[in-house]
Amino acid sequence: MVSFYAKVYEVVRCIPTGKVSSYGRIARMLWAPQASRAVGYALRGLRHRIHDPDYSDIPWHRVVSKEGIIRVGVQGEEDLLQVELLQTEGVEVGAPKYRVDMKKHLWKGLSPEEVGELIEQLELLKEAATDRA
DNA sequence: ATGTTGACGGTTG
DNA sequence: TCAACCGCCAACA
Repeated sequence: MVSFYAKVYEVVRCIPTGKVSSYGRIARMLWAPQASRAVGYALRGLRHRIHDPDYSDIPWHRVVSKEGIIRVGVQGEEDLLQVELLQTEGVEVGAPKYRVDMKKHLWKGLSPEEVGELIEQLELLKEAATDRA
């Protein structure tokens, strides 16, 4: 089985520049409507892997809360990296609550069929990898 | 097997 | 709008 995190990463890769999605929407696309929290957990480590070719192409910063609020200040100290990355892409972020206008930037998302194809490709890749081993 | 850990989300006051 | 509370879930030890 392909891990839940791997599926999350594939969907996030599909978010176009200038658009954002939410943890809950990603979870629903993956037929796990209650797993929004797990989606966030899957994404949290990516910011430290910008030099890892396997993960550096995942636009983790394009995922925010349902209301468009960006989480800054992990571990006490304020971290505005996500805000800066979004602004670079032309997404305006309101202060002081660091909020994105979801009316304007929300990504439509993938259809169930598209998600199905995505997962299928992942399964094939994994199969090929295990065969090689 | 079991408990812990949260980039969440819905509800309530 | 805001915050406190609570239920969920996948990964990891």
